[in-house]
Amino acid sequence: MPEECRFWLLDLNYEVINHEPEVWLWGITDGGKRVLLIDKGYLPYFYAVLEEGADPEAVLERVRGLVKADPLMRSAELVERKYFGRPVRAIKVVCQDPEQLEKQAKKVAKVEGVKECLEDDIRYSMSYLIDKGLRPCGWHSAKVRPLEQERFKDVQVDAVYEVVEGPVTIEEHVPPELRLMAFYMLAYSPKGSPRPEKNPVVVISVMTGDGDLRTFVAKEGDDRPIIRAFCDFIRSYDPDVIFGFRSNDKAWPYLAERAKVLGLELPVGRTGVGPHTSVYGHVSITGRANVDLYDFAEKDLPAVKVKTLENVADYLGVMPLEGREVLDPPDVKFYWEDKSKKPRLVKFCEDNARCIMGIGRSVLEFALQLSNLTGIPLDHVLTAAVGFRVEWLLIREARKRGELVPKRAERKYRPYVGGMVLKPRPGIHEKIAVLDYKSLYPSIMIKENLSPDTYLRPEEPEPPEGVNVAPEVGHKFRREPPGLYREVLSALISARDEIRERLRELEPGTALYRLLDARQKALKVVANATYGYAGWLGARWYLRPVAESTAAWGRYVISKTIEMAKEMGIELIYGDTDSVFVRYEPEKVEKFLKAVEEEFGLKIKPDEIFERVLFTEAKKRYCGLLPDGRLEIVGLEAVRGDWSAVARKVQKEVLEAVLKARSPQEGREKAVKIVRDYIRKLKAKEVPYKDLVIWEELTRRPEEYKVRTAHVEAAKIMMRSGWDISVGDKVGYVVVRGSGKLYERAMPYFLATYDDLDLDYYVKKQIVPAAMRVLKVLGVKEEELLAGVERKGLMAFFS
DNA sequence: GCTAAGGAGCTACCG
DNA sequence: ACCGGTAGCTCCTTAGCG
Repeated sequence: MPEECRFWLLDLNYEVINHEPEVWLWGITDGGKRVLLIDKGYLPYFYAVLEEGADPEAVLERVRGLVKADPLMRSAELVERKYFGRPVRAIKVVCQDPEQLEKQAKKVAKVEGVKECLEDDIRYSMSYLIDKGLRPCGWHSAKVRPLEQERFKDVQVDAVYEVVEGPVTIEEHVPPELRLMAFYMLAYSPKGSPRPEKNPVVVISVMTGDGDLRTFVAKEGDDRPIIRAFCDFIRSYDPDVIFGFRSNDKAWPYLAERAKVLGLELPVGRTGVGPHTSVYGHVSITGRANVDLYDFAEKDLPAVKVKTLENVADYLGVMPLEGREVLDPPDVKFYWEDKSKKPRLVKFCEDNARCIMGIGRSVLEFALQLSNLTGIPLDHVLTAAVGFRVEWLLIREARKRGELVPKRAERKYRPYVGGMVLKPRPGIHEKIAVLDYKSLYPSIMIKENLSPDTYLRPEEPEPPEGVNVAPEVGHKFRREPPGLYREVLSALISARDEIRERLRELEPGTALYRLLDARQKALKVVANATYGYAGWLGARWYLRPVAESTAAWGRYVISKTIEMAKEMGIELIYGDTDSVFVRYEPEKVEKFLKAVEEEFGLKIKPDEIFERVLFTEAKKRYCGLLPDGRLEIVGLEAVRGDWSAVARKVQKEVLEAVLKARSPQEGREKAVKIVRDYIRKLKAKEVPYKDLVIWEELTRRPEEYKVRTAHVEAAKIMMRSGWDISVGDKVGYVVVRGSGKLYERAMPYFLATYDDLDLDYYVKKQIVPAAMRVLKVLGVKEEELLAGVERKGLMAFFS
């Protein structure tokens, strides 16, 4: 008798046994049991699109010939589908072995009368989820039958079932209690970065969701026992989620390679297998969700500029930077070799495991929601590039409406014009309202039905339902039926609006509030990425006219908005893409907002009302003072990661002084004093060394650069002394004394000392320019900042 | 051969 | 492996000079 199994989907994979596919669903039941459901009832397939004018029956016969000849092809039937919104006839070819699908599609594509094959490039397990309507991190129910076979006896679950019917989705959003685990590891090398071929792992710390901290320390550099103990611990604690930080590209690969060298297994998966690399470069651990929180930091935490574990933990309030000892790469060696310092090394590792657990806790809700929304499994939803988050949602919608999924293609880059940016009025302005169009681009795409499947090529006749014509660029889009983008975007936006409505009635901090808040954030992230997706060359549904028209309509709306403001006598200070900065006169602005909404049918609202705003001559850079006294700094050096902390701090303090002062003179005087004081402190070496480090990203391999620059030279020095640094890493360097170009004086920060520094560089090229950016507006001259400092500084230097 | 100007290369930001 | 628009730094080439 089949029984019912209700489960929450944590992870999935597939196995092919004698060319028979099985989908393995790893779940947690409402009773808290870990279960594995095996579904043998789903076959992979692809479509062969027919050439126009081909005789469907004849082509079908030819394809069936191939099917008959290949025991791994099951059936072929004629179907009606759509492709870019246009009806097409296709043959759905059902096969057996997912691994053979692309090969088989290639063969079928050569059949006379077949134009191309589609959807053979959709991963089998994803195809399964979509066709069954299942979502990771969601509840489902299936009719199942227990499976008690020899091959499952070592699988670490409470029960293994075979799916008899279903699964189907259950409308329930509260996740089960998940067993969480975080880990961090350190390896020892006498010189430079550790290499798994020769250098041992020396400390591994593990923190569980229950608050247990376990640390494994190698004795005499023999890491066999601790790697075993680590695996044993994972098997005994049996976590559902394993958090790490750079675990995808660092920790797991190191452990895996190290285990191989030592002839060890790394049986951390629920089937006893080791970690393995999978799509988007994430590491997969069968039956569990391996989550690398660095991926989250990279994509979803723009506020953290240098995404080290300690910075992310500090930013999220998990563990303040102040008061903790953070080790630089070379410290590991010295601390490990020095008996008296070893406890601090262990503490560092433990702190890191604790940080990772803390970050994991604050990120988990969002990750679960993003996974559930996009349909991408939890273990790689944070790893997948933003574009893929949109794409999987589109693929789901496409399948729902019989729209075939295009293949990725090589395309030529052709730029198009984007958003409109106004020149600001330089100076300090009082009482400025920032009026923002609410999700302008998504709203335009919905309103004008901009979508790859509604686009009408110039030579095509206009349909009876009419078209929307984009201003300036002239692209046409059918008014009906609703396009793919419209459907997906309006679902996202209305879901988000509903959730936000519900949130207003809820107590912040409650479990439901946090869940809904995470959901609404996930919805926002995906909606906001859709325009970018449309213009992305790598997108399956890339269509330049869609992106180009969206931007054109955006420019149209904003320029009309500006015109209207002018007509209504509203003073305009600045504007960028979807916002205008205007003098805040409540009645006028109120009237204006109403008029604008009426004109375009788009929602616009005052986002912020600044007491004061400072603009320089430059676009995209300003600082506003909010009523509660906080500063909103935009674009200026103070918010850029490639300036030293000392420059950023000086600029922040200068802005604060200037914007909060009772009079310009007062602000000016205070600010000048602040700058001089910083310069004095720097010359007296009272500014922390770390505040003088400049971080820049290595965006390509050093030899690929066309010019020599400081951070690349610093990276080369690191490499020469054995330190690993790879594309995408941030290089932290300081500028040391000496002659010649800047790039000749850049040193990795951990290979120099305070005494090596060129303090003059930090004064003239960091502190002064950052301060002057702001103070120039007030007519301050550079000499004022340097006046007196030189001598005083020198005296301090010699005394 | 030297130098100032302007373009190229580069990073990181804004929305 | 998301878009275009933008600022501002350093490097590097080169026109113009002597």
